[in-house]
This record gives sequence, C-alpha cells and structure tokens, in this order.
Amino acid sequence: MTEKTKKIVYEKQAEILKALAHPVRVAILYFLKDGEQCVCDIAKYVGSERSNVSKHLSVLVSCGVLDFHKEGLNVIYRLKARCIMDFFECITTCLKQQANENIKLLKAM
Amino acid sequence: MTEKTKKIVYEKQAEILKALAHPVRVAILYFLKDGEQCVCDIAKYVGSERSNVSKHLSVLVSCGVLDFHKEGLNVIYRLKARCIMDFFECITTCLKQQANENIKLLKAM
DNA sequence: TTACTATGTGATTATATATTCACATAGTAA
DNA sequence: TTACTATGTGAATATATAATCACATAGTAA
Repeated sequence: MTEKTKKIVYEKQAEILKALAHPVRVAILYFLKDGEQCVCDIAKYVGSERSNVSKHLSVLVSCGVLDFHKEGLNVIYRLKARCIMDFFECITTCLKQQANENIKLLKAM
Repeated sequence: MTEKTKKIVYEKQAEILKALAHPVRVAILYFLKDGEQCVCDIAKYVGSERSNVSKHLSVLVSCGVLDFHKEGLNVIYRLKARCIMDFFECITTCLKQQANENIKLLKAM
C-alpha cells in the first residue's frame, strides 16, 4: 500500500468509527441488534427527542451500518453490518480490563 | 442490567470509540501495532505536527488503549489494548462490503 | 554552567458536531 | 376533503474537538 492509499484507509476507518462514536448511536445499535425497529420505538428506547434520533439514524445509514425500508407511515431501521457488534464485544473486553486494573490499583493502595 | 447501567455502558463505549475516531489516531494505532515507538517517529509516520501528535497520543492514553514509558529524552508509546486492532479488521470488512455493493450498483446501471 | 533535543501544555482560533424547535411531507383513516 | 400520525429537515444555537503557535520542562552532553 502506498502512503497515499494508507492515508485514505485511515480516513475511511476513522469516518466509520466517528459515525459509531456517540452514546445515542451506540444505544441504537444495541437496540437493533435484536431485530429491526421503527423510529418511534427507537426514540423511546434511547430516550431522546425524535427529530434528534432521526439525525443519528441518518448518520448510521450514511456510513453503511444501517439500512431501512418504509411500512406505511413507519420507517423501519435494520442493522446491516452485523460485524459491527463484534467490536462492541471487543470494547467491552477493554473496559473490563481497565476496570480490573483499577481494582488492583485500589487494593495495592 | 438496569436502564441506568445500560446508559452508562453506552456512554463508556462511545467514549472509547470517540477516542479512536480520528485519522491521525488510527494511523498511530496501525504504526504501534508492530511495536512501541517514540513520539518523534510517530510524528514522522503520521505526517503531522509534533505537538499535535502529543495531544492525540494523550487522548489514546487516557482512554486506556496506549501506555508509555520514558527512556532518556524519549517517551515511548506502546499499544496496550491489542484487541483494538481486531476491530480495525472488522471495519475493514465493512468497508470492503460497502465497496463491493457499490461495484454491483455500478454494473447494474 | 550553557546549549541542545524531545516532549508536553495553555491560549487562541477554526472547524465540526449535537440539540432544539418550527415546519414540511407523506401515508392513513374518518 | 379534513384531521391525524410518523418521520425528516433547515436554521439557529450550543458544545466539543482539532490545529497551531509560543512557551515550559526535563533529560543530555559539552
């Protein structure tokens, strides 16, 4: 890979990460992991304003991790890139490791 | 998990994602994947100002994915949470899938 | 000591992101 | 048609993040 190609790859990856990097969007992904849902139920689940949730959803759609279809009045969103959920497991592992280190530190005090 | 706990977990996860979500920081992680490095070499690799790189490094340290030690004048940074690199593989998969879809679309036009 | 090097940091500015509200649209149902 | 519901969007604002520069610190070496 040339330097230029590498740079583009890093940018693309950062873009996807940025699209995931918001508590509301993380919540949306966890909610959709168990099946598709309409905006109104998503908004209830994440406990945020509906129009705000709409915007978060469009961020996730445009980075390609969600897609949607319409059913009457409702718009149904679905997790498209299921592999995304693998990284949440990975982050959870990291968080647990960090927590364990903190416990060790506390005990050593 | 209570609603409140869930909310905290989503926030923690978003925090780590946010810490990773910058092209310079992605580049740093890829560079450190093959071994620890001093700030000056990291700055050369990512092609960004040294003081700026310092700040990006501190973001990665405070979210727990890097650590560092001093050797004389140099400060050596090291990838601590190796599992982080797994998600880059995962994102790469997503990006490839997206690229393939685009190719299909183009062919179908 | 002085001069040099690698690094970190604070202040400023620039840029990007998130939130809210009011409104537009589009399907439904009477 | 009218009224209703679910959703998206633009403008305004608030907030967070990044980049740059000048300077501080701390180790090294003469």
